[in-house]
Amino acid sequence: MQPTIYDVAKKAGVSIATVSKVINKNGRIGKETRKKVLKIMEELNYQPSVLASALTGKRTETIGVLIPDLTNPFFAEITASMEERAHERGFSVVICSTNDSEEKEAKYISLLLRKKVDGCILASRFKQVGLIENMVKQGIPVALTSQDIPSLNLNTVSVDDYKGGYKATAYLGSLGHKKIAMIAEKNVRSSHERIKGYVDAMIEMGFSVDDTLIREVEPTVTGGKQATEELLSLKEPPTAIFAGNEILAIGVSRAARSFQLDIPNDFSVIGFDNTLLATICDPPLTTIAQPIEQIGKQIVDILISEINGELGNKQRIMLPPELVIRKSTKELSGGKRLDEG
Amino acid sequence: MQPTIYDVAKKAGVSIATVSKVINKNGRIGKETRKKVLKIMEELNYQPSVLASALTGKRTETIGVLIPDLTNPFFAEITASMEERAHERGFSVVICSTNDSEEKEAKYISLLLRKKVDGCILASRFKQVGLIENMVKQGIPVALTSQDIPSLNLNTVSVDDYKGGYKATAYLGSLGHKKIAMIAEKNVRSSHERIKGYVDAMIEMGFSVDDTLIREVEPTVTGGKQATEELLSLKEPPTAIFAGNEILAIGVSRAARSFQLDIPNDFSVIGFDNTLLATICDPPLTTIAQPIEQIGKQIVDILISEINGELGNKQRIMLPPELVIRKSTKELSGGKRLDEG
DNA sequence: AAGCACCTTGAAATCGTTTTCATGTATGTG
DNA sequence: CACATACATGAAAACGATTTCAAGGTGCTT
Repeated sequence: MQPTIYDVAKKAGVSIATVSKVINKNGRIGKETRKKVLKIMEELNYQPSVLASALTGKRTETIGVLIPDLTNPFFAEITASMEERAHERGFSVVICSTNDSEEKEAKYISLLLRKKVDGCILASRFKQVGLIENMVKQGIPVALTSQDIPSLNLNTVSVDDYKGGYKATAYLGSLGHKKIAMIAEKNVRSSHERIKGYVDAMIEMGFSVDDTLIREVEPTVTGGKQATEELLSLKEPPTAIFAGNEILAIGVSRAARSFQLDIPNDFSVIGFDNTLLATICDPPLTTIAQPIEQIGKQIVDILISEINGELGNKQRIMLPPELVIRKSTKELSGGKRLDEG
Repeated sequence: MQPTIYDVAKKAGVSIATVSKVINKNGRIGKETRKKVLKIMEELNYQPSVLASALTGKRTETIGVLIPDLTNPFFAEITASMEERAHERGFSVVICSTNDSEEKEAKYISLLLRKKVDGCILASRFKQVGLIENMVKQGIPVALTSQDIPSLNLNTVSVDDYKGGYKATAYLGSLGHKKIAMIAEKNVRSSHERIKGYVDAMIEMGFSVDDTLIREVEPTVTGGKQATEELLSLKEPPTAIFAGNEILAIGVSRAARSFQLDIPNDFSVIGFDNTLLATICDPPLTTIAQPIEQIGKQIVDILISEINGELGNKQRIMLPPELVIRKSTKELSGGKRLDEG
């Protein structure tokens, strides 16, 4: 087995208290003693047990991260960013994929409490507000990302979804599109904000907001594809679609292709997130970029600040989304479609 | 703070030993007492501390997973599968992204030891064999996936890379391609196996194996693109490329497009892995599929068996790859290119 | 030489569990 | 009724650290 503090103490001929002080650089320890202890620790390749140390009231140096689904590139990328930052700051990350199941949310929260994580990051789509309140009551720091729960006073870092929705729609409008549809993810707060941005932009540009042009679906390629097929089958189909994320946008592309529509010449699509997918699909997606890496780093930093008790007030940070123009959007030309002037 | 076993014991009017026995269902406890203790635990919402429990010799119920890069869909998908299975079996997962840095490998291994994880899964590309030997010596179970280190006697689950390479190449051959190139990831064992499979298939089909047709590059889109551009600039360029993974394959597509070659009509590409990317890029990739989900589940199961001491001999499992035909490969037609008969 | 302050060190309590072993009580037997 | 036998329970040690506080040693002052 691994050596313990007792092994070090014995071999160095000192007490475990002394060794502990050397490890933690506190208390006053003579130069000679310190040197000797350090040497022995080196020799034995001694690694203090985080368990024992945490039991006495210190950190576990672990944070829990709850995300809906790691196979979604958006969450994979944000998780990667959080993981990197956490390790830079001396914390490890326990990943829990909830798959949007409320049962799992509850199970994982309880698991993380039993493991005494120092704090938790809840990424988008967390459903049970009561569970969060519970953690907060127990005094464990919680931070939210990509979702804001206004009723709770929590540290939050997210992108400005409203503005993103607005920007996407306004951009399509600026290209001459008037009949613009939106396909959004179902039952997600951030999605609602994006829709609001879409609606406001439409109104501001003087276009009619037609409920049949707003679809809320499961966030899958098929979901996006089916919704698009329905939209394209309308009497007056849209000339552009704003997809609430890139998985959906890919579904849109698929559907357009099956309708023999060329993107971007016959039809425009804009996505949201700017993950690997946007660059990889064909044509590369014009999209509203979230500063994914920055979100991940910042949420970790804030959580750790709170863990350290350095934070006075809760922070709610909203980062600006950015339009990234690629090849899936184009000016509306009178082309294949008939449009009212 | 959270209630401890002492709180439960006091409120139930019993000793902590009794409570402990109720929790762990061992020892003999009277029916009445058990019921009372359970009720109190419920009332206080008591959750035993994994820390304290682990300190006495029990599990931490945690396994460490080292992967190179979470933003790579292959690793994201395999991690998701491992995470899911681990949780099903009562273990949490600590993710460590090494980014192929030897320094990080060492740092994370030491970190995981300090945290007393019950076992470790090392995914592909782990470089420092010495570190692994060290863990094994310390008695902590280690399992490898997507890489086999023959010199070490370890539990391993991976795909048969040789066979995959062979299949990919043979399939291209069966389509009439003779000048087939391969672009592989640099410095990775599994990559070497795929190359061997490629070489053997070429020889078996009676084609010349030309070293200039085999490229080893960084596993990035750019890496794949540049290599392809070089290959396409040869006097006698290949008519098909076998890409060692899908990121590379996407690079190949990009390069082909920039050479005005239509895939699959003018040029065929086959990938390896069968991640989300293969279905999402354009055209959808013909690829050699790894049973990613199965690999993830199986490696976790094996590791847990070893943790439980249920495993007699180490297991080396090699799963068969499968050809998935999509739209990026096609029979060689005399078309745009000149080919020797 | 005694008194004092200042360092350095270690003994012991603590954290929240598990586990062993002894003790106490109820039951059954002759 | 005395005694063996189960069974239920709890006291205490152990796990590997941290932390407090008392004690011992050193050198300085007077």
